[in-house]
Amino acid sequence: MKEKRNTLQKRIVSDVFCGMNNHPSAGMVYEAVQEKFPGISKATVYRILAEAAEEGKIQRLKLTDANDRYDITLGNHYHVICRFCGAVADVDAEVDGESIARCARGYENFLVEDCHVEFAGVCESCQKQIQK
Amino acid sequence: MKEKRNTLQKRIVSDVFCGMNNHPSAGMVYEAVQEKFPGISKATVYRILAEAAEEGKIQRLKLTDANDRYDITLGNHYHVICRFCGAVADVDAEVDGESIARCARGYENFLVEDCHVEFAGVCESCQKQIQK
DNA sequence: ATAATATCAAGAACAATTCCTAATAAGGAG
DNA sequence: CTCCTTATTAGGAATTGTTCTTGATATTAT
Repeated sequence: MKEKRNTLQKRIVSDVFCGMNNHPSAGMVYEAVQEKFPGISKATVYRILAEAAEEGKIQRLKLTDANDRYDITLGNHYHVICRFCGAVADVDAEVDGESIARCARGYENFLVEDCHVEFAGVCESCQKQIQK
Repeated sequence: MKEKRNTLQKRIVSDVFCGMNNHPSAGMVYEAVQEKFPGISKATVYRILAEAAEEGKIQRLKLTDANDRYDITLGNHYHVICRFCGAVADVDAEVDGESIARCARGYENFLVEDCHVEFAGVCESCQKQIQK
């Protein structure tokens, strides 16, 4: 019988990830893990995060920014990316993605089903940098 | 005086690109160019497209799908991506990105400035594939 | 035509991620 | 508690997509 095993590596990755609330990429989690527990392989961190997302325990965000980010918050919500440093934060917005998608008409006989909304902006620390 | 030169390679890349109306990625343009004019370097195609976008002659689209796509159509408009094959097409939708961004409130003192909207769906040929 | 220099080809370098394989260790059975 | 099965890991190689580097080439102003 196939069982998901509760390994040390999974606990470490999970602990470190839960301690970060930056919507980190897999690479960022790997680096943070390295500091506390050097010796965990990069592939392991990537795989553990990808599996957790597959199982629905965490959320894998695809952003135009490029690298996928992982989010501890489940459920549908929106994000804003700092256009200077790439930091990601949650956003409170009244956007009805589905109704927008419903109004959309795709050319070339495309069937439009869903809508992805993503915000861009400036994070607090980059705002301060600019003012100087 | 610095002049942009009109080279053979630029004309070839431009011709091939204009002949494709798929919102191709740089890699796709490179492959298409190879078929007709083998011998043009990959780096050259990437650079010519990136420069053209920089000069505002074409548009470089950043999509969650991952690879940047190039668009012959200038101006702000929306796109839909096929969730099966990754094909990209234009979309006709009534979305006021700016007003959405204006209503958004970023947590952690983020300043929300802009809004990126992108649609997901199924292209014509993948719709047919599914029906079978 | 010529000289100055933008641009090119080719492959190396790069960054992010995934794959591969032998070694390890979790957890159930005895 | 010990053994066994096999999921999981470390480590590095492989992949993918893109950019950088370098000497060679070719375009344009003159």
